[in-house]
Order: sequence, then structure tokens, then C-alpha cells
Amino acid sequence: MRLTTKGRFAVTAMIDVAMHGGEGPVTLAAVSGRQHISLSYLEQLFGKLRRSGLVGSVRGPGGGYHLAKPSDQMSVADIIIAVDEPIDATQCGGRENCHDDRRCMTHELWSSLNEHIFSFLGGITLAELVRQQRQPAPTEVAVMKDLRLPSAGVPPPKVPVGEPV
Amino acid sequence: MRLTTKGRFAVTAMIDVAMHGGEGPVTLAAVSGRQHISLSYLEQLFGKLRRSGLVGSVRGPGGGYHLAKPSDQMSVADIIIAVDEPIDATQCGGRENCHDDRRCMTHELWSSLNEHIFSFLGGITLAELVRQQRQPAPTEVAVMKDLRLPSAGVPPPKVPVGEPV
DNA sequence: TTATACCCGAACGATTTAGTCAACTAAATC
DNA sequence: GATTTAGTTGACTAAATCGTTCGGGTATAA
Repeated sequence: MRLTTKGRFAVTAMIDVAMHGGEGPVTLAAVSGRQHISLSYLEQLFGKLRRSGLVGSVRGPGGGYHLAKPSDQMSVADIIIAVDEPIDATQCGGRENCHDDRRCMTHELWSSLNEHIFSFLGGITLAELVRQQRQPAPTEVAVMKDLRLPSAGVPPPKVPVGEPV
Repeated sequence: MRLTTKGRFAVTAMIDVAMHGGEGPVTLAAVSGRQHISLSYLEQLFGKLRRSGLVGSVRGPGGGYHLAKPSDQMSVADIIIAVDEPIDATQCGGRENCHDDRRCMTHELWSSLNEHIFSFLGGITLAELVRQQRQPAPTEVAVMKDLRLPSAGVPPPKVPVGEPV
């Protein structure tokens, strides 16, 4: 798992779609306007998100993108994986480039770190980010504390989250 | 915090130094030979590691690099921070580029995610990686399980970690 | 004094990022 | 059916980063 700004753009855009998806498909032009991400870049990102099955698209007037799954069944890791092509991590891909005696420390080392970061980000759902975004951002510490309850099986919110826009 | 291969190279090299530091300074040429990383690239990385106070250097014949702190007081996060220049994360740096009403989701969002990843990697010490590297790599699962005990306040090992090399 | 090894910086190709442009297709609406 | 909306695709660009190569330094042990 690689962490760059690309994944952040994708997550930000997905939050936007999740927040404005109440009234039908969300156009990338709207996301672009709200999040200040270039339209064409969004097109590239959403092409990948669509091919990964995270969003669906509706063409023509009134069209746009919508989440393909409920936001509480979509994790940050899903989104990042979709847009950030996987890094090869091992540097000695499949080749026996590994060393004579102590063969490629990085192998198990980084794959395990990746596993951890992946499972961490996999525990944070889009729904949580949206909920967090709705309440008027408290201190960063509080946000952080709030984030650290991945709560594996997120109970679907009884009270519909209320799309005020 | 950004995760790229650059940080992995640095961590790998630091593990190598930690493992071979028993007999005095470790030359970058030796690290280069063992880890298959170009010498000049190592020089760049160790320049940063040195300026960050993670390693010390000895010039001249018989010289090389040594850890500036015990390996159990040095975390993976320390190393990555030292070599990976910080990503600006916020996209709207200091400017009030933030939006009209809902101003820059990414701000608190990603800073909190960064905090988490940082604290996760900050809990893994170089000493743990070295110890893990010494035992003949079991299954990845076992390695992974072993890694997930960050042990926040690392107690200084009564028994010196034993640098047999 | 010479070989060793750290130090420094410039330059390079490859890849990735982020953005732009242009042409196309599907669908809704007038 | 013509037009408009909006997704779809591809090529192309500037900038940054990655990893490397080269060429020179300087300090120090032998």
C-alpha cells in the first residue's frame, strides 16, 4: 500500500459523492467545483473507481456518479487501492534478485507493514468519514480520537443521516 | 506521512547497519553490496539520516556509519520521516484556498489518518526489526503477528540485545 | 603520502502526479 | 430528431519524485 496525494483526492471526492448522493447522481463537475479538483483528473480517478466497482455511473442529463455500495461497506483502503496502482514493494519482483545469504529483508518486512496499514485503513468506512465531516470539525485531537474506533461491523444508522443540502 | 519505496530503502539500510554495527562503523559500500542499493543513493539517504541525528559518521579508512541511538530507541517512523520529505497533505497549504462553506475536508481528515499511521510506525523499533530479521523468517503471518506489539513505552532491555555479528 | 570512506552537488532517465485538450457515446429534453 | 448534458476514452503536457551515475571534494588511518 502506497500513500500519496492521489489516494487523498480520491477519498475526498468519494466523501463528496457520499454527502451529495441523496438527490440522485452527482456530477463530477459539481465535485470539481466543491473540492477544487480538476474535472479531468476526477474523470481519471472515477474511471478507476468505476472499474473497481466502487461507484456506478449514469450518462446523459441528470446523470453522474453514485456509490455502488452503501458507504458503511466501503473502506478508505478500498478507495486507495482502486486509484493507487499497487507498488511492487519487493524491489526484486519475482526474480531471484534476492541476496546470497540473507535474501531481501524487505520482503516479509514491508509486506507485514503493508498488511497493518491496509487493515487499519480497511477498518475506516466512508460512512464514518462522512459522519465526521458533517459535525463542525472539533479539535484535531478529537477527530483523531473519533477515528480510532474502526468498529468492524458498523451498524447501519437507524436515523437516516439527513441530507440537508 | 508518505509511504514510498524511498523509506523502505532507508529502513532496510538501517537494519543492515544495526545488524553489522558490532565491529565498528559500517561502510556504505558494504551496505550497498549486501542490500543491492546504489552507493550514491545510500550516500544521499545517510546524509539525511545523519542530519536527523539517527546515525553518526566516522571518516577515513575504517570509518563508516553507526547508529546514533540504541536500536530500541529508534522507530521506523523516525527513519521514514528523516528521508521522506514531508508531503504538504492539505493541498491548500496555508492559503485560504479552502472552500466557501465546507472548507477543505482533507485537512483534519488526513492529518488524523497520518497521525495514526505515524503512531503505528512509531511503535515499531529498529531493534524489533533486527530481531525479527535474525530468526530464519517463518511464515508471513507469524512475522505479522510478531510485529503488532508496538509496546508503546519500550522498556530498555535489561539483557543487551546481543550483537553477535 | 596514499588509500579509504565520508561528503557534496549536478545531471540524468524513468515513472508518477496533476492537469489539459479533444473526440466520442449514451440519454434526456425540447 | 436536434440539442444538450454528462460520462468515456485517449493522448499529451509540466512538474515532481525516484533511483542512479558521475565527478569532484575532504578527513583520517595506515
